[in-house]
Amino acid sequence: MDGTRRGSPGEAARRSGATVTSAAVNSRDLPHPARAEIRLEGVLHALSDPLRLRIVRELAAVGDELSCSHFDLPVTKSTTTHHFRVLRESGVIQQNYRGTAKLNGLRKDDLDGLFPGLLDALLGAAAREADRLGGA
Amino acid sequence: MDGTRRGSPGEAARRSGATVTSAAVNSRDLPHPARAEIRLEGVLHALSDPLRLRIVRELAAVGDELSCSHFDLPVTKSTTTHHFRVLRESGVIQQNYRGTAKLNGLRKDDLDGLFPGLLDALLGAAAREADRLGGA
DNA sequence: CGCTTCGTACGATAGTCGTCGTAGTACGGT
DNA sequence: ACCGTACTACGACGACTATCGTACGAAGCG
Repeated sequence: MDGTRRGSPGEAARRSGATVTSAAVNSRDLPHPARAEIRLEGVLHALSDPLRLRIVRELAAVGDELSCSHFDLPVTKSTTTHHFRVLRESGVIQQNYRGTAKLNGLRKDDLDGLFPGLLDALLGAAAREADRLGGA
Repeated sequence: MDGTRRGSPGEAARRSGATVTSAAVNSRDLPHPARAEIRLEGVLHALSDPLRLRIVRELAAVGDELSCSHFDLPVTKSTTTHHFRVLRESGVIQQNYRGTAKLNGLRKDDLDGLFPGLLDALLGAAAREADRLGGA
C-alpha cells in the first residue's frame, strides 16, 4: 500500500475557522494533509475499518466537532489515538487542540470539493448496512 | 480488520444471481458471497488498493466482462490472481470460467441494491482523482 | 498426443496494520 | 506547586497483505 509519508513537517498549518470565541490556543499544531494531498485510496482505506467508520458516522450525525474522549470505543486509549490519527492523515477529519481536549471535525467541505457526492453516498451506505445488520 | 476469514474452504458456495447470459459453462465453480453477505467495509477495503481500483474502473468503463489476461498490470500473474480473488470475495466482482479464460464482471446490480449510488460515487471520485493527478 | 495459454495453489518474505501497555507531555483547576 | 485529565510516543506482538517464484491443472490447437 504505498504510504502517505507523514513525516513532512511544515505546511498545512492553517486553521480554517480561527476560533474567535477565545484566544485561539493553537500552541500545538497537528499535521494535516492539504486538500490537494488527499487521496481517494487513503480515504477508502481509512473508512474500511469498522471503528473508524463508526467514528466518522457519529461525527457526521452530530455535525459538529467532538473530543476524542466523547467516543466510547471498545479499545484502549492508545488504539483510539491511532485510529484518529489515521483519519486525520488520510484527510477525513481535522483535529484542533482546545485546551486539554482535542476536537475532531469532519472535513466535509474538502471531501465534497474533491469527490462530490462521495461522502453522502458512503454515509448512506453505512447507515443502510447498520440498519440491515443491526435490524435483528 | 478481523472478520471475513477466507481460509475456510467450503462455505459460501452459493452464487447469488446466476446471471446466465448464455450456456453458462460452470464446470469449475468459484465461491462468491451472496448479496446479503457483502459488507461495506470489505468493499471499501478492496477498493482501497490502487491496482484493484484500477481493475474495477476498467471493468465499469467497458461495462462488460473481461478476462484476467486482458488487464496489463505491473505485477506478476500470481499477484493478479490474488487481487481478483480479493475483489471476488468482497463481492465487488463475479467470476465465471469460460473455457480457459475467466471472465470478470462488476456486480453492479448487487452493489446498487445494497448501497444505492455508492458505486457511481466511487467511480466518479476515482475518475476525478485520476484526472486531477494524471493531468500532468 | 504434445505444446501453449490461462489461471491456481503453495510456500516464502517483507512490509503494514490493529492492538496493547507503559511512560511521558500539555493544559487546567485546586 | 500539585494533581488529575486528555492525549501522545514508543516499543512490542500477532495477524494480515502484497509481492514473488515455482510447480501444477484445465482447455484448446497443431
